[in-house]
Amino acid sequence: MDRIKQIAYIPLFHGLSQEYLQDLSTIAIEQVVKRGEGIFSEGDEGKGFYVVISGRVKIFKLSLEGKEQILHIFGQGEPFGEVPVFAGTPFPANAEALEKTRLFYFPREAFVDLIRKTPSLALNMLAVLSHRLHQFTALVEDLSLKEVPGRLAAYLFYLSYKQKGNDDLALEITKVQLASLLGTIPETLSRILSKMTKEGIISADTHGRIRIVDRETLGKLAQGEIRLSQSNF
Amino acid sequence: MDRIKQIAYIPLFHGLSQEYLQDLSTIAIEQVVKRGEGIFSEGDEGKGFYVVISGRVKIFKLSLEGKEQILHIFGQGEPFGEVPVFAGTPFPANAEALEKTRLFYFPREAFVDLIRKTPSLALNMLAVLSHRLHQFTALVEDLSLKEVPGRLAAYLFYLSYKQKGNDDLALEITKVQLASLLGTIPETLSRILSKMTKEGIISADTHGRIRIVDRETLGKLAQGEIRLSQSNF
DNA sequence: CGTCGACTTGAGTTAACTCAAATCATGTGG
DNA sequence: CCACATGATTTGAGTTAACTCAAGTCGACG
Repeated sequence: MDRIKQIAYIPLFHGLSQEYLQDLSTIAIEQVVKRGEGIFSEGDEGKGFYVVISGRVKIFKLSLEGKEQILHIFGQGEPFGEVPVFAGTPFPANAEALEKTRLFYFPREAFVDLIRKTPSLALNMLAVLSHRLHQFTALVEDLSLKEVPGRLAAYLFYLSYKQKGNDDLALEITKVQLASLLGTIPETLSRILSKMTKEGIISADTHGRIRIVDRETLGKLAQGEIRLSQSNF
Repeated sequence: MDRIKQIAYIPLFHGLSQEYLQDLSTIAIEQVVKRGEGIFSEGDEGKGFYVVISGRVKIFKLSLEGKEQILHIFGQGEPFGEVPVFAGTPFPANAEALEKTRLFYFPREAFVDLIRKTPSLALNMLAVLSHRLHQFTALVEDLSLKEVPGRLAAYLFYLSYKQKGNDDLALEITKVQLASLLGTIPETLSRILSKMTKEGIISADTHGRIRIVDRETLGKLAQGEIRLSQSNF
């Protein structure tokens, strides 16, 4: 495939001249990782960052007891691992492929040079990091101020939004991973899904498909206006 | 006081030429807020960002029930509220002065223009945002993977580091605020402090002063290697 | 067809929360 | 300088959301 076209497709690089896209394609290093394979680990020195060309990657933290908290799941066109490039610190988390994934790796020096020459690239990168900060504030809010049913409801809204506002959702990830993304464990997630089904808020079909039945109640749950547990009627 | 000197003091602007510092001092708008006064609210449109000249500001989220989660506390020389400038979205959280605070406000347009002309400013800002992302990963890790005693222990280490590695710490904030920063409530924090004192890990003096007595045990707590509760001896 | 991971359900435990109340600290108006 | 008001802090008692541990069922793949 045409490397330059693949690079031009990456939102981070929108607005760059053909010449700079050419430069990028020169410095980019292609890498393919298998499902379950690690890309980097927390504490590793970061000498460059990555962009997902195809496949999916999870960024996560681990506790000593082995509990995992997923921070992000990145797919096609999304960059990750930029923090060490600009902060000069090691990777603050781990990265692992959720499926067979193709990546471009951009070494730090060449990339920073390009940023120096290209204000629009700098602004694009600032926009990416700002957006990521925004996502983190939402994650912290979820973890600290919402209960698990609220986080799940918020996630379902996010999924629905991402999937053209549809009521019929494809989970895209396993429930084990979803639990880790929501800061809980599979058992708890399972119980809450069945409770939401019993209360007629969703209908959990088979094979990671979920249908939103009562969007209004789901919204109130996501906002923390109501709770699940006992009587909700 | 000399505005240019105050602006030159801000780490974000290190490395800028005198000319650009002059430009910045032209576009900066000074603002003074009283203790407890709000600076912006979540959802507000952001047309610029702020830098603390003196005083302190908390950035926080609120739940419907009124529980607060502090995301950051910023002091002298630190910028905040940049996300809307680069992402074009509303403020994702609230900002309020913890004490009488002097700020510089930098309107978006003029600042973005300056970034376009000044690669080192762009890189400085990228470093600031990257550092902030790093802090958020730590916060998420704390909230999701550690118990409150571990978060407190990690915070005490951070404080000790910030205060020249001293064992004798000044809290700088009230315990109500510390609880909100750690994602818990004052009652819980109070109980844990007294438990840590009983176990000889710290000695909680009066007036927001804490002395680290057993640094090693505190470290194991922060890493989640041990727990407080029952027998720890 | 057997293994492994995903998923579910039951039973018991617990860290942290809510609610209530008392004490202490600070500061202001008179 | 004193009395009260307000907020910070602590302690007790009870509740609970979510966790751990255990045991299965289900489904996909080699």
